[in-house]
Amino acid sequence: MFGNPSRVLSRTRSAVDELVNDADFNDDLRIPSSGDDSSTSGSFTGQRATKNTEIDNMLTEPMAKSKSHTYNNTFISCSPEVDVSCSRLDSKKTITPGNSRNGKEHDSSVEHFEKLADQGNAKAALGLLYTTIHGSASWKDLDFRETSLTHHNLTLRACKRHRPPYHIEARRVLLQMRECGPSPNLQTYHEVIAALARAHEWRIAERTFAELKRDFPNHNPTIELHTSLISAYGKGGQWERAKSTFDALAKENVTMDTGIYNALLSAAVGAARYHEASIVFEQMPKKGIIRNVTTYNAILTSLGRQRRIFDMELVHKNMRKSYVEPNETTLSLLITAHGNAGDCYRAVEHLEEACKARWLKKSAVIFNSALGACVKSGESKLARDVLSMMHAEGVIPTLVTYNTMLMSASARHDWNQVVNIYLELLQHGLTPDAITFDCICGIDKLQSATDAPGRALSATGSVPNAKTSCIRHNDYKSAETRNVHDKKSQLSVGNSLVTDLGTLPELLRSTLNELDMLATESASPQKLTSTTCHVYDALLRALHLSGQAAEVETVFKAMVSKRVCRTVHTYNSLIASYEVRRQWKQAGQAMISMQEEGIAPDALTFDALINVCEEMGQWDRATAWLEHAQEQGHLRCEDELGVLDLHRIRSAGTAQTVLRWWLRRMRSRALAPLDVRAAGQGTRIILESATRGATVSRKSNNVRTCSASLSEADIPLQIRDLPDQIQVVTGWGKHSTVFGYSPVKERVLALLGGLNSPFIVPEYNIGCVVAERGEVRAWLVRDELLSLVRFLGGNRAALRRNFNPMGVDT
DNA sequence: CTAGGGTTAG
Repeated sequence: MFGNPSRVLSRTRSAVDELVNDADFNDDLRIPSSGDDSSTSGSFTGQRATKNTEIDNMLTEPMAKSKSHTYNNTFISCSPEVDVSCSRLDSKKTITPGNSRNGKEHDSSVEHFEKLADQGNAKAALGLLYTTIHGSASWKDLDFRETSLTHHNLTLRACKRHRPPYHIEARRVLLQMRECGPSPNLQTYHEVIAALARAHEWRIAERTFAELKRDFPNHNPTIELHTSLISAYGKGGQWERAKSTFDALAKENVTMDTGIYNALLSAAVGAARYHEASIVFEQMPKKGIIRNVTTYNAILTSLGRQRRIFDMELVHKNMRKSYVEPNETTLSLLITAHGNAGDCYRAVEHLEEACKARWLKKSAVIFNSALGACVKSGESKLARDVLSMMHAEGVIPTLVTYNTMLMSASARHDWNQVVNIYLELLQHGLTPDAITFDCICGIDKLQSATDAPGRALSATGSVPNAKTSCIRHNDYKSAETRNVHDKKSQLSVGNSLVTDLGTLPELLRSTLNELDMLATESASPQKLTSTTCHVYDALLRALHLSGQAAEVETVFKAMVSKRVCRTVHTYNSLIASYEVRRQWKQAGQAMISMQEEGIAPDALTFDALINVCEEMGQWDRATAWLEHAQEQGHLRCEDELGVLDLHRIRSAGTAQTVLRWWLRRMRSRALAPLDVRAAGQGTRIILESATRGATVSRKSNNVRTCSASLSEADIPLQIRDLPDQIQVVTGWGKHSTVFGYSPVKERVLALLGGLNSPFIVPEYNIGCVVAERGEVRAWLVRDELLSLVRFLGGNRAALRRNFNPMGVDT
């Protein structure tokens, strides 16, 4: 269905025709990027510890002093005006009930909100909510207030149904309601907690739950509310919290249902506690709880992660015996599992079975699963069959479908086909994502598996200390690499890999030429620009990966002069090319330019920039960019107090910056008890009230979790005590290009070792380092005093070396 | 209310 490779040009033409004819092309509704919602999301770890009152404000203030410009038309950014209306209503004299609005009007507005809530149209609902509030002068009208509450709750439901980042808005609406009315009820809280759960924001969900208990002390939250809380914990990987919430409820003799068991089950699966997952699954029938499709899907996910394909088939049979009908998810799970096990034929059998079942709703997902299975096994013929089945069922290919196809073509080094598929993707109005560019240039896992041992040798040969593993010159033309050139498609260069992409760059260049010619002929050339832009992005990525860093900059400049629009991918390639060339100044300048253009940087952008700054000895700059990134919700590695997770950090330099940032904060925390005693007042009040709250709740309810969640939520993160064990998660290095070697892990071990830290690699998990709280505190405080002595002694170099014993400029 | 898979990378 993707046509044949020789028709690149004609395909381009047809793509162009479609663009010109279709006015709606690429005019998709773009959701505001999650990069802007930082001020209220996450664990606030990015915020500097200043005054405690400020910290508290960050958590409770309804109006974020945010620079959020993406929400321009929504309720929230208009909230200052709402505020005005609130204060106005206070000074207003009572309006006689009934004379302001009639019932009919209320009903129709509620209907409108209901519709938006069902559609999950959060933006429209928020806008409507704002106009409704703003237009009303009848806040003392009881009837209206009641309706307004309904409006608010329905808006929150819209936020919940919509994908994140609208959970931020939900939380803000709640805070707004508390301040200006209408007063939130149980349902309000439920909607907000559910929205936060969906967004994996367990910490804010927990806090909201605590607030609910505070606001409704005589009301026991429903089982559904607890289910939402457990779900939030589960999605945040907080198994222990999920479990104790569940156990606490069980102790109170509350009747449990399938829903809460399912939430608990998926919390176990999400936290990779597979043993606990099977215990929960086994317990359900014993406790008289009925298993449904969701239950089975959860346990299948668990088995799938454990690569237990045989057990999965068994569970599948059992569920049929129990008359639980599988759904699309069930079959997708099975198909993917067979794909991972290398049995794409069995995968396709399941797909055929699904197609036979007429009643079963089939989306692109199930076909994508089967397609992925075929591509993993290198069965392109079978992959084509899957595509025909998809077509026959009338299912439209998605971006994932195209990404998978691209993977398959690039694995075969069929660059013509790669360009073909890419153009078709663009022709269908899809916007490529970061994965697309990886798939375009992606190197086949099958082949790399065969020459991995050779690469591993060349990479581990370089000693991973700061001096040798910092970015080197691009010496990929060296004799050593040329000799092995025909054997490998990927070559190790310093610590970056150069990929042989064959004719791909040239093909992309000639495609650009064709597009350029078409643009001059076309009546409306601007419609071509998005296609042109994406092809440029692909070219930049290909150039970067094939080691042509200088060419990346040249092509980027061409884009600017030709006024081709840029994307985050454009700048990611550009900054990555500066990273390779060790040009931290240019990288920083590129970051500034993209922000001026209104393009939100992502984690990859920040990682590349921070890495090059750190490795070039620009530590203050690296730290400043890190804090900048964290303000925007990226590179937040401390999701739990005392646990630093470097899992998702790509480069060693960035890991070093994060580690230093974390140790500095830890050090000020280690010194915190002194501060609390000295600076008293505000801090002391917070602490005292939190402790009181904890004791009260402990008395009224001897369940440990509730008191824990209350007191923890009420003490700002910055002055809470550290846990018994401090941990840095370094990851296993499993997914590193070279098996068993992780630059991040090596760097962390070298740094902590060089600093004489008490951290050690425990036997039970080689993917982390741990130390006792007391030892860490002693180490950090001792270090603090030593630095002070050195500082007073005028030893500037020593002070600067603090936490960076092996940095490049020592 | 609860489940939500699949593609890349790490």
